[in-house]
Amino acid sequence: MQVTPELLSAFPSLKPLPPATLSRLAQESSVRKFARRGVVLTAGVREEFVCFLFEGRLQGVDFTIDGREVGLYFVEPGDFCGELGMFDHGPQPEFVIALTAVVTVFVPMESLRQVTLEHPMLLKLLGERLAARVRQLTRQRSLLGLPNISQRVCCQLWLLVPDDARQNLQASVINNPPTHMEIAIMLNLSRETVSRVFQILQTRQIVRRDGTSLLHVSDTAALKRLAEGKEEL
Amino acid sequence: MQVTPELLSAFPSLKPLPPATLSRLAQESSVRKFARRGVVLTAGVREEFVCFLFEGRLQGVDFTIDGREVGLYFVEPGDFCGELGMFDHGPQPEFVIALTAVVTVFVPMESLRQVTLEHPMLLKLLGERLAARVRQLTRQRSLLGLPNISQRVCCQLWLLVPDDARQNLQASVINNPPTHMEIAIMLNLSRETVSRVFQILQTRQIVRRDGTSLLHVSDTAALKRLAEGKEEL
DNA sequence: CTGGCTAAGTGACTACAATCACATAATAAC
DNA sequence: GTTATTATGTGATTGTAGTCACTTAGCCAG
Repeated sequence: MQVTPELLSAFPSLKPLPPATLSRLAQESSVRKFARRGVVLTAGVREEFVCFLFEGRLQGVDFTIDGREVGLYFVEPGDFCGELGMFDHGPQPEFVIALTAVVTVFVPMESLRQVTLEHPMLLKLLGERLAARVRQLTRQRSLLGLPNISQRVCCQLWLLVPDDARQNLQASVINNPPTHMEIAIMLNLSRETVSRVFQILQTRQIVRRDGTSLLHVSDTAALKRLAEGKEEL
Repeated sequence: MQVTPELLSAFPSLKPLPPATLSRLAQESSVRKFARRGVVLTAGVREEFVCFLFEGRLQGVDFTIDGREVGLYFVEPGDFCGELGMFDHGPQPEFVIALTAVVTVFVPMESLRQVTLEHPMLLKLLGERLAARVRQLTRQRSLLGLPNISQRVCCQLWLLVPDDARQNLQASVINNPPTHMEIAIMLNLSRETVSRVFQILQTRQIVRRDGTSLLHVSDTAALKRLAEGKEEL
């Protein structure tokens, strides 16, 4: 499907580029839609595209030697993934799966590399992005160190709360929340355990489900306290 | 202490730089030695140096909210750490601790940034290095997904085996191996559990201790099979 | 509206690693 | 050489999350 420069400029990382560059990139890019569960990027393959997420939620997943699924990170709209090859021409290290129906824009790596030559700014941006990824992986790893299981779940949930609500501790909504299973593999837990934690959070009226696509966070302050371990579940 | 250009060229990442550049960098750099347990980089601080490791072994560590220690990665001689700020000017995300007495070279970030302007090659190299770090963090995360504890320990041990021995499955030696505790925090295990796994590995004559500073890997093939889950301990 | 399917809730049971509490060994410090 | 300190080894006990085996709910397609 055709990509317009306007679509590309919806992404914070591309927005600063001049219109001419955006037009050129747009011509070489394509919109790709995936159904829930669709494989967006394949591990071990030299994917020659960077995948920008327009709508929906993605999850980076890997598999252990014995076939167990491991959740690595979530990708939110406006962000991108699969950019590692931009730096080292290596293969994509992990799978990226669509958690919901998604709309993505695939931009060829080679075109992006061309653009970085003309616009070092983009290179800088990519570097910052990669640094952010390292910081996020590090944070996620620390999370796994928590011996208290409910705290782990609450921390993960906390990371899914929109920024503004995190600031003001207002009630908020998480759109298309991951399933219990998807959370479980991120946290090295079983699906049942995550389910039991949610059960407690719901009876305590800290969160409330509203269909599959909405999770209301009613008591943001309580969630924060639980995430920080200041309160036990 | 004074740094010579020769010392700097011992690092694969700096070796390709022209002698004049190396001399300039050498003048601005300093050798710093740390005792075992010394704090090489501090979390949360904007460290204005990239730390190149000449001798010994470092460990990146973080702490969970409840104070539990979490091991993130090991740094081997020839490699460097603390480079994240080069990309985003952000604070150092984790502590870096000396596992043995170490000799490091601290190169000011600002000098390195200057060099990247003249030598895009270095920029490319730094990018590749950061990408490698992401790959390593990802691999380490997958490791934690392993439900079998001894496999986890064997995998980690396998990563410490020198490259050439990994290829040829020859007997080899791990210098200054991490303590059981240091391995434990990398793998989300208790010290005792690691100790028990080592006990089995030793009675099976797969590894052999030789003082504090040497760990002989006698049966590399068996270690590999255990790491891959092809054999149970 | 009715299957078919995926997600989520729940009890019972169990395995297994954490914890505790030491003993012992190996280094480092004096 | 002797003491202090840190690393390691080991048994006993316990808590807790995983697993199994279902049930129930929610969603979508026809």
